[in-house]
Amino acid sequence: MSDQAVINKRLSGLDEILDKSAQLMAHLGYHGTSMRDLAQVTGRSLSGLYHYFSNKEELLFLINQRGFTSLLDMSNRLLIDDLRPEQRLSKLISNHVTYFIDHLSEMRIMTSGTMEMNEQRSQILWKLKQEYTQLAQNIVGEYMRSQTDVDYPDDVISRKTYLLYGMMNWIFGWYSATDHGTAQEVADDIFHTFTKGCCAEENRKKSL
Amino acid sequence: MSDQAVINKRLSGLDEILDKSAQLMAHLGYHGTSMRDLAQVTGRSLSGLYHYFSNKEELLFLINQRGFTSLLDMSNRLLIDDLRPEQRLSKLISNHVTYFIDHLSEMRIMTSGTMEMNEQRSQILWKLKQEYTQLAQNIVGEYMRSQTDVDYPDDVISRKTYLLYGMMNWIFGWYSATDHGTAQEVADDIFHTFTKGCCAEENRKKSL
DNA sequence: AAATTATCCGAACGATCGTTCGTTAATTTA
DNA sequence: TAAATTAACGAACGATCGTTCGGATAATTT
Repeated sequence: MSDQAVINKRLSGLDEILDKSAQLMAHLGYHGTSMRDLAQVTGRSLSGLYHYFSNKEELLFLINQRGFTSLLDMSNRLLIDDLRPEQRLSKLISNHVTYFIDHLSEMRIMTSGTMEMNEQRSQILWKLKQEYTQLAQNIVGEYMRSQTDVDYPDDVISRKTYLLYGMMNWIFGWYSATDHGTAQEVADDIFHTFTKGCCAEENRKKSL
Repeated sequence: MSDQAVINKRLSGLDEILDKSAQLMAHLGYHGTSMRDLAQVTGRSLSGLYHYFSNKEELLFLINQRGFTSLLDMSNRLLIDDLRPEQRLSKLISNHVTYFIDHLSEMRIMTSGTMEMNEQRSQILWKLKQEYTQLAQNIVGEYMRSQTDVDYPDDVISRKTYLLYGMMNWIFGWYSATDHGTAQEVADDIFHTFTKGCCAEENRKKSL
């Protein structure tokens, strides 16, 4: 077996653990979920878990790192395509909302905020978040400039971006697939509300 | 000392405990905060805390109940005044944002979502949340109707309201008094973004 | 077939958890 | 002032916590 295959095998086992752990931790919280709970839900023994990570804190770090990395990779691809600012913002929102709804548990953990962690690890996560935030602010800023020909100060753009991410990150507080439509429908709603206000979409339909 | 004074004294002691406990729990999480931590931060002994509540879960309940009740009382007063739908929405947002920023720790706990709790207690909290949500949806729905003369279905209004509360409830993820202005400035930004889109406020300034 | 490595486990460690108990100081009431 | 109630405490309980250790089994390589 090649080195890569060994790594894949290993990551496959780890990925399963990260998924199921995130699901339980999203419900009970990090401190509220014991290693024995995680052993049971992953179908392994308590001590067997420590083959995949050295302690509980590292497990939390791995869930966060995996999530932010893949979210960042997806969004970075938006910059490669030659899109108009409006389309780019629309795709950024679709990406985030779709990923969010497909990975509700992990996103719940990733957005649960300050957690005491190893200095080096928290810095790695901080940089990932920072990079993602900067990317989003650039796209929002370019959109606003394209709409108004105004050069907004950074703090205005920054705050607007936080409002946008508030709409998206609050999804875990209410979203249910059966009641609130597909991820794309939610993303469209957020895009229209953010760009034109809460009555925009309906006005458009009405004027057709 | 009168009965009321006794009750005040008692509530004063409890209120102090709820405040300091919320502050610590907002940082470390419910399960991450031990009763010994709470005893230290409130300047009391471990066993002395149990004079004010019967167990840790009840402490969490009391923090939530106190917060939602006072938030609901504030917002209910909006319905008494004779306001236009636009003003009423604006005041709802100001109320929520101001309360949120003045009580960041408690709001962090109140918005941290599903927590395993006594059936009766969780039902009391659920009803408070439900009442507050219904009040907000009514105000948002009336505003949208006043702007467009369209009768929106309930699920549309419901989703728009969730987006609005997403912008507001995400505040704890980024807000700092020194960097992001007063609560009123944030509230105005959210009101303009929600009603007219992200470029509304600046367009208005530009057109003066 | 032997050697090596990757997985996995039962049992136990010290530490910390939420809670209870009996008792004492402080304050209010009668 | 005496009685009654409120407020607070130290010490200890059993339970559960994260983690470790030595050894077993399974998988892969030599």
